[in-house]
Amino acid sequence: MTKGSGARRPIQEDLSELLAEAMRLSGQPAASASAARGTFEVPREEKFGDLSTNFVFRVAKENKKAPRPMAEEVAGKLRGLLAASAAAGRVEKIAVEGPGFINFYFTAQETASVLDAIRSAGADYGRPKDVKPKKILLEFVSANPTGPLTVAHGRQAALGDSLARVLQFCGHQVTREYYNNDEGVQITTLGLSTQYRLNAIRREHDPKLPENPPIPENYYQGDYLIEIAGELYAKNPNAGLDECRLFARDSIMAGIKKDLADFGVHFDNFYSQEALGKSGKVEKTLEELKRLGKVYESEGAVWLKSTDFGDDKDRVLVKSDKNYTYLTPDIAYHHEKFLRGFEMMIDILGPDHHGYIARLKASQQALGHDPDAVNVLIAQLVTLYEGEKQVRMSTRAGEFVTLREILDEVGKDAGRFFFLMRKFDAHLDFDLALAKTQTPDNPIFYIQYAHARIESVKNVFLEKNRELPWDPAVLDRLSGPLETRVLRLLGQYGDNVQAAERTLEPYRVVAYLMELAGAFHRFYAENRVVTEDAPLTAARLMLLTSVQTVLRSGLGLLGVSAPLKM
RNA sequence: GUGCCCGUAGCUCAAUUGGAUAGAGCAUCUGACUACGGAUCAGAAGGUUGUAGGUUCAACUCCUACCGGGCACACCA
Repeated sequence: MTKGSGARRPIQEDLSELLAEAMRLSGQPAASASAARGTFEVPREEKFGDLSTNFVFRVAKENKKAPRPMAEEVAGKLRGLLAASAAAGRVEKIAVEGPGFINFYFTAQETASVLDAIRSAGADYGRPKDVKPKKILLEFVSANPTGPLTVAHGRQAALGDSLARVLQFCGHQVTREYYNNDEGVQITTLGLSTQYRLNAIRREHDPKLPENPPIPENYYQGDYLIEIAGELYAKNPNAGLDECRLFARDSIMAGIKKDLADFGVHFDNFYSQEALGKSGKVEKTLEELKRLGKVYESEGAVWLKSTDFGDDKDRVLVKSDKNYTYLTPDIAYHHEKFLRGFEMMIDILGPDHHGYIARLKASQQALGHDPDAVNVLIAQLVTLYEGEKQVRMSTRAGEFVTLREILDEVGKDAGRFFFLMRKFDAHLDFDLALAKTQTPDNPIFYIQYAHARIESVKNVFLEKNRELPWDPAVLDRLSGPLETRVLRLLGQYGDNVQAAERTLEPYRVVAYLMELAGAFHRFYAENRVVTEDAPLTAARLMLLTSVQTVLRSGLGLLGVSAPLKM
C-alpha cells in the first residue's frame, strides 16, 4: 500500500521558503520564510488559484516600489526555483494577477491528495496542528432556577456546547460549567411566589380559609409555579416558606437539567452559589481586595475601585444593609476559576449583561489576574417567526417561549442548527416554520440530506461489490470543475475549524458545511457515480466517502446528527 | 444625556479580520426527471456597502462627524 500524501508537510511551508528565496534573488533582503508564510491565503474566488500571497505589497511599501513589476520579477524567479524544489509536481502554474498578487495553481493530483489525507486521518481530519492547547473554563446558560429555560437560553446552550466541541476538537481541555444562582433575592422571591400558589390551592380544598390577595407584581407569575405548588401540596400541604423555596428551586433545576439533556447539552459541573457562600470564599476574596487596597467604604457601603481598571464608575460590593450585591459572589467565583488553574475563561451571557463586562474584568484585574483571560460573549436576542408572522414574546405576566417548546416543535437537530446559524452578536431570526420543513429551503435538511444521499449511493455499489474501492492511482479521474470545487472545499475544512476556534464562532462551521453540501449536490446532479467505468466509479466513490466523513465531522462539532437515512 | 453593538440586493445574511470585479440563500422570472434519493440542479435579474470627509498601493472593514435602529447605564439579579 502506498503511503498517503497527507503525511507530507503542508505546501505553504515549501512555498514560503521558495518565496523568501525568490525575493532574495530579486534583490529584496530581509525576506524571511516565516514572514512570507503568514501572507498566504486561500483566495476568495476560485479563479485566483489555490493559494495566493500579497507578500510583494508589504515589501514594495517599504521600498517605495511599484508592486506589479516587482511581483512579475519575483514570480519569474519562483518559476525557475520550482522544478528543483519540494513543491515540484504539486504546483501547476504561478501567475501574477491583479495589482500584484502572486497566485499558485495546484496540479490535479495535488488537489486530489486531500482524499488520502482524509482517509488516513479519519475522524481526526481537519484538527488544526498549530493550536497551543489551553485549559479553558466555558461557563454558559447559568440561568437562575426561578423558571424554565427560554429560547434565549436555548441559543446560549447551543452556542456554548458547540463551542466546547470546537475547542476540544482543536486540542483544548474544556470544562463546561453552569453557575447555579441558587440563593439570594430571586430565590427568596421564588419561595414567596410558590407559597402564594400553595395558599391558593389550600383554599380550594378548604373554603373557610381567607381568600388570597391579588398576586404581587414582583412575584413570578408563570403557570409553572401553580403546577409545582400542586406537587408540593401533594407532598406537604402545610409547607412553610423555607420548604416552598427549596422545593420550587430544586424542582425547577431538575426541569432545566432535563431540558438541557434532551437538547444534547451536558455540563461537567454545576457550581452552586450557595455552596460558594458557605465555603467562606466570598469573604476571603473580599479580604483579599481590601488587603490590596482596591476597596473603600463610603455612605455605609463597601465599594470596588473599578474605575482604576477601566470601568466608568465604582461598584458597590457590600450594601449598607450588609448584604452583598450580585457582583460580589461572582467576583469570588471568577477568582476561583483562576485559582483552579484555568488559563482562559469564556462566559456566555445575554445582552442585558453588556454593562457587566467592564466591572467583572476590572475586578479580576484588581485581584492581579489578566483581564484578557476573561472572554465574555454576549449572545444577542432571538426573534421567533412562524413564516412571516412574528411570534410574540413577553416576560410580562410570565409569558415566554421556552426551550422545551422549541424542542417539541422542531426537535433537537433543527433547533441547535438554527441557533448556531448566525454570529452570536447578531440578532437571530428563528423561523419555526422553516425549521420544520423538509425541503432544500431548510439548510439543516440540505446538509443532512447530502450525508444520507451519499450513504444511499454507497449502498447501491455495495449491493454488487464486497467493499468500497480505494485506489490512489485513479485520483486523476477527478479533474472536472465540479470535482475540483468539492476537493478544494474538503482541503479547507481545517482552516474553517481553526477560524471558528480563533473567533469563538461556531457559525463558521455551519457556513462551511452549507458550501460543502452545495458543492456535492451540484457535482452529483451532473455526474453518475456508479457506472461501468470501474476506475471512474472508484474515484467518485472515494470523493463521496470523503465528503461524508467531513460532513459527519462538521455536524458533530455542531452537536447535530448525521443520519444515514431520512 | 453618556457608553457599547448594528446599518451591505426586495427579505435573511456572508465577505478568510486591510486585499483582487462586494458573494450566497429566499422571493421573482426562465429552464432540467426513461436517473445511484428531483428532499436535487442550471440560468437570468437584483448594489453609490446609511451620509459626508479622512488615513494608503488597496477600505464593507481603520479614524472623525452626522443620520437611523437596538441595548446598557441600581446599595436589582
